[in-house]
Amino acid sequence: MQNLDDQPCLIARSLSLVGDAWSLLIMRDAHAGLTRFDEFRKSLGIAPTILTRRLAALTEDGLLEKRRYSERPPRDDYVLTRAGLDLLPVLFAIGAWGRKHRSTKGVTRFFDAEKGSEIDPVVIDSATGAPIGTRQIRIVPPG
Amino acid sequence: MQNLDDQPCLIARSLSLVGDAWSLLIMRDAHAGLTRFDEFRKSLGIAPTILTRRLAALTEDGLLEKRRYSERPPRDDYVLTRAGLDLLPVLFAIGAWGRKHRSTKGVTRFFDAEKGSEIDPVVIDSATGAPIGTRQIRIVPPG
DNA sequence: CCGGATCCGAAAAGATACTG
DNA sequence: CAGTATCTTTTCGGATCCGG
Repeated sequence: MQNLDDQPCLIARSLSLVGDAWSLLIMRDAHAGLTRFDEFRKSLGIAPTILTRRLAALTEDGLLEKRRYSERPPRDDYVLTRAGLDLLPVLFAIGAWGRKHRSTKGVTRFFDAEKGSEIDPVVIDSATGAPIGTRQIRIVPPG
Repeated sequence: MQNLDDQPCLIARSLSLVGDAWSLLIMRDAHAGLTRFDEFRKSLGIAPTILTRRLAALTEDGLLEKRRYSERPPRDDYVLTRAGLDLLPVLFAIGAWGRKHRSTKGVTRFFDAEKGSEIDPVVIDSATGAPIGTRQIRIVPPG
C-alpha cells in the first residue's frame, strides 16, 4: 500500500496507522488491559515476528509507549498513550456497526471495567446532537 | 491474517471486512458519491487488479451492490447498501481521531453534501449521553 | 520463561499491457 | 469503461533459534 501519510484526507492519514486488522486488534486488547508481548501474542494467536513489527509501528506512531517494568532482566511492556486512548471511540464505532450487521453468531458486549455499566456507543454530530445517519458527504481538503 | 469471521468479538468480526485500508478508502469514496470502477481507480491510485478484488469482497460481504446502468454494452457500477451506509459513523470516528492526532499538515473537513453544514463527529455512550472518554473496557463474549 | 531476531516459503501488492 | 493476464517486488506469517 502506498504512503497515506501525505494525503490531505484525515481518514486516509489515520488509516496509515490504523488501517490494518492486527493493529486495531492490538489496540482493542490494550484497551482491555493487556500490556505484555506474550499477552498479546496469546490473545491474538499472532506470529511473534508480526507482533514485533506491529508493536514497533504503533510505538513509533505514538499510540503505544514502551515502559520498563523490570531492570534485570530488562523487560518492557506497552501502555496506551493519549492518542491510543483516544482510539476507543473508533473501536466502539466498529463494534456498533458489527452489532447491527454481523451479529448472526452471538455478540460480544462492552462494559465499563470500572463502573461495570454496559456501553452502547453511537456516533453523533456534535454540532446538532443528531446521530450520524445516512447522508452523502463532501470531503473538503485544506486551503 | 487468520479468519476473523468466527471470533466472538464483534470488533474482530467487523475487521475481517473493514480492517483494511483500501476497503475503507473505497467506502469513503462511495460515501462521497463515487460509483464506477474508474472513478475509484483514479481517486485512489489503486492498481486495477487490487480494486477488482476489493470491490468483489465488499460486494460479497454486502457493503456494496452491483447495479446495471447500461445493457449494451453491459455495465455495472457499485452503490452502497444499508450496511455500507451504516459504515459512515466508523469513517467519521476515524476522521475525528485524525483531526486530533494527525492534523499537522492541514485537515480535511466533512460537510453534509445536501445541507452544506459541516459535520463534527463524536462518539457517545447512548445510555448516558456522555462522550466515550478514557476508560478501561471489559469485552464480554456471548453466552 | 519472556521478548524478541533470523530465515524461508507463501501470499498479496503494484506496474504494465491487453481485451471485449 | 471495466476489468483480466502477466510479471516483479514487497509483505505476511510460521518455525526455529537466541540472549537475559
